[in-house]
Amino acid sequence: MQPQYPFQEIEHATQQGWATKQTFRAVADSSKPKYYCLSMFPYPSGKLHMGHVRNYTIGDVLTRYHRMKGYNVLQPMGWDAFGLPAENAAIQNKVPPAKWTYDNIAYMKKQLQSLGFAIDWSRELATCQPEYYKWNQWLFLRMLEKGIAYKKTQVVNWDPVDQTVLANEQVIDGRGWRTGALVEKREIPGYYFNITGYAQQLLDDLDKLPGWPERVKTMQANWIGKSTGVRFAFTHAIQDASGQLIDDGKLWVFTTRADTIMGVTFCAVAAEHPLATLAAGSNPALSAFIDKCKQGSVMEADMATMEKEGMDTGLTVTHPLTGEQVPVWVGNYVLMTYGEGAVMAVPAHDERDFAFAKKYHLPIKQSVAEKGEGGIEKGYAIEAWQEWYASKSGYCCNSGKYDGLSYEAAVDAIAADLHAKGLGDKQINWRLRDWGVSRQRYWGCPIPIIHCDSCGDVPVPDDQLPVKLPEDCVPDGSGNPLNKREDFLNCACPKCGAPAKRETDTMDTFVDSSWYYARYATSTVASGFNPDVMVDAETNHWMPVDQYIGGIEHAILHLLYSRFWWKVMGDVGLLSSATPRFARDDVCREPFANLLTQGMVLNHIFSRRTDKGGIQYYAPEEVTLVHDAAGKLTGATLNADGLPVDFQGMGTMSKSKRNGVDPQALIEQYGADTARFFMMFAAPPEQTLEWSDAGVDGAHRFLKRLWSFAYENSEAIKAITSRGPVLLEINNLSDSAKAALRELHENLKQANFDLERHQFNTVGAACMKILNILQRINEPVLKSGYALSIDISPRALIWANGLSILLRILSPICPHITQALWAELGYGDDILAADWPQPLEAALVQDEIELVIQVNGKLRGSVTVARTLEKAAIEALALEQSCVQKFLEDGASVRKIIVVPNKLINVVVG
RNA sequence: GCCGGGAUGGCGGAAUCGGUAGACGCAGCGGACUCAAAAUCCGCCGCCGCAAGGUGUGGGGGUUCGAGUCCCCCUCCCGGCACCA
Repeated sequence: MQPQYPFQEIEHATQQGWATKQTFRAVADSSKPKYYCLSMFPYPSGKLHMGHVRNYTIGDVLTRYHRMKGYNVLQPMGWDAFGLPAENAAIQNKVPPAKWTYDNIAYMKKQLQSLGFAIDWSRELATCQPEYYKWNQWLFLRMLEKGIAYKKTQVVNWDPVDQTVLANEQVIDGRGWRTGALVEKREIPGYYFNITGYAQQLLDDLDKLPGWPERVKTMQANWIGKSTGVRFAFTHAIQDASGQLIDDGKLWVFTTRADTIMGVTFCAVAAEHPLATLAAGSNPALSAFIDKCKQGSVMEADMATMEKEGMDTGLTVTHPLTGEQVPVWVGNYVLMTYGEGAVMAVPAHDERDFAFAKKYHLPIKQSVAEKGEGGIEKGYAIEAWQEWYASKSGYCCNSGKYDGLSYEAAVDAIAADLHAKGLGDKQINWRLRDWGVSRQRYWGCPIPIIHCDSCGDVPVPDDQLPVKLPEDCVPDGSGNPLNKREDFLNCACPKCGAPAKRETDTMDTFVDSSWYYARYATSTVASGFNPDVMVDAETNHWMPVDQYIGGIEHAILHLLYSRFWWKVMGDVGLLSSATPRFARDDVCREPFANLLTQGMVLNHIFSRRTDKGGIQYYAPEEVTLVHDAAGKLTGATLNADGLPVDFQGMGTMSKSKRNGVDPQALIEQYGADTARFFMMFAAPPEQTLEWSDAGVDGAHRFLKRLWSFAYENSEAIKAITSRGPVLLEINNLSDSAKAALRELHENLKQANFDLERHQFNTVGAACMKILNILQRINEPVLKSGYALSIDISPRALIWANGLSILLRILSPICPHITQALWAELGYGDDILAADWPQPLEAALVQDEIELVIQVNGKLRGSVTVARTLEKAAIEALALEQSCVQKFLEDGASVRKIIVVPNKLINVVVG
């Protein structure tokens, strides 16, 4: 054994040992409870960053902990390999996305392996492999057959200069990131998944997930957003150029506030609405306004924060209940693709409509009143918006026959009247929209459709799957290179055999990540996963995932899409045919039983605007920070030119913002165990973490201290471990030794509690405390007059016991050093095979307890009493204390004494 | 803007059910060892104060014998907002 902590040597040797013995190969074993632990797979961006280290260490700690507790564990890993950054890299470096991606995977895999994760690498997958995405295509076709997938128009960001569709990320202040051109909203056809058809299930099943954080379930429920409202029509006789009634003379709208219908003073329609198009034909100003509305991004955050603008069409429609003529406006905040593309406006009771009406001097008509203090009706003034104007707790006013009705009663009555006229009905509305999956990009899974002039859109037959993506294209920013690939494009129509063209859109990468967890669990053959089916009986053994771990940023989209996809897999019969368990009604059809949402690892973001209006990001190590007088960070200068850069605040580590911190230097300088310990010790897993390497030294120092302690006492400890189990005779221990042993086991108890609640930072603290205790133990540890019958150091008995606990509870976090010491000190060959330690109840018993004394809730002293002392005696004892008597001198009397058992006494005087 | 979360010493954080605020570390300061440095070890360390004591968990209010913890209002920060993944 070496005196210095040889981390490189032991980490290499330990990892070698695991690889040779295939220690982490997951083999289904029904004799044990199974534990499928899954961390969200990474996008292969190039290098790992600290967020990955955090995520995967959390997963590894849980995997190893459960393995030692006797579970049959599976921890796989793979690559979310399709996506935009590969295309961006291609534009920049002229490297094909496939090569870039596979190179990154190779490098990042090495990094992951050097961290010593207990991963079954035989189940590795990458979503860009045809063997994987074949099943995306296969299920897409099943969804098409069942009507779950369908085609309609979508709105995209269009760069008029590059003639290409932009991702939201590529739109900066309404302009294209490369060209600086004003982005336009453009309508193009695309495929959708009918996730709204599953909205009720997705909402209901949240209740079947007790192992999910409440906040994630709340976010999902709000996102799904079930509301009951009324869909109704304003009537009109407006005709298009050919004399046809537009939309059969009905302007449909949806509202959750039908009770305010008598307060409608105008309607607003989207720029693309037929009524807007018609009015623009004879109104150049309106036509120009509509063109302006079509500029800007399609992001909801932009829509919500932009200035609300509108213009009168000059058209009017008829209010279905009052018969009044209501003007129709075009509003830049109304989107054609959401709802009906038109809304009723009630400025008196909707904040957005109120602001709009004030701006354009439209009438504001109060139709709901509310009573305030003393039952007096609150006054309505149009000067300024008041919070209560939008309240649903009032009653109708200025609404004719509906006056006095509550929200619910008014909605019911109004819906009934609209129904009677054939102009409307109650309708359940979801905030959730159908999932648009078409992407006009190259580096993704091809959508398996063939376009034939005579047969239309024809699905690719199953036996022609997968539709393989050519891997040698190099995107240049001017659209999808597949459109220029004749060998990909040209094919025969599967129906009529005539020459036809392949669909060149690829799937949203959220499709890839919606089922990878199931593929990992599928049985493997020598060449990889079962090539004949999407999932099979082995999936039945491992699913659902027992613990899913990933960033909180995935709380809504990825998790919702995965839940949806898993339900669809069930509904197309995949799970019930392959896996009888899922055919049962009592099985919760949810893919992730327990969810741990890891907090983001943040770092500084620095950027500069480019001359074309784009953004260039700079890594934190490329800049020098500038602080104001108070020490607050205000900006930075670029080291290369000394000129200022913008400080954009703290944000998630990402390749695109260039603020990721590569763990490589840390691993090389301190070792994997230090990196892992440091990340776990820094904060509890769910908490956001601002990156700082302050404290790495402390983590490393602890491991060095552990190693030296073991080295210095190895002979004494081996003398004990070589004898097999030796009983600790607690009654023979000296008081100080007994106290040390008690502290030891209290820390073990706390560590077990903390592991169960996933608070790994305090598990690390417990390990440090245990080492501190062991180092503090001094002779004598036996009561005077007692001796051990065997020839060993009595002190070493406690060391051996304490160290065996410390090594085991530390091993999930630091698996290398603990394995090395476990074997070296003679505890056993493999720490993973050791039993998980449990505290010794006898060691925890405490005869005397310190009680805190408070006077009026303030700490004034303490007394030490026998654990069994009666409450009355405790009260009497407390009153005797000088720290209490002091407060009774001026004739004040004791009003109350509160005794909290084993904790404190509060004497209330006055 | 909307939805969700967060704020505790110079820093990361602890405090499990409303009961001793600051565990365990980092940084800092003092000391030992050393020719010296590193490493290591020992001690101190919220703020004000010589002390007694006072004060203190983003800010303001409330409930309670007692509030970091519960309630109301506000500020700032982070995540998401459907084509970043």
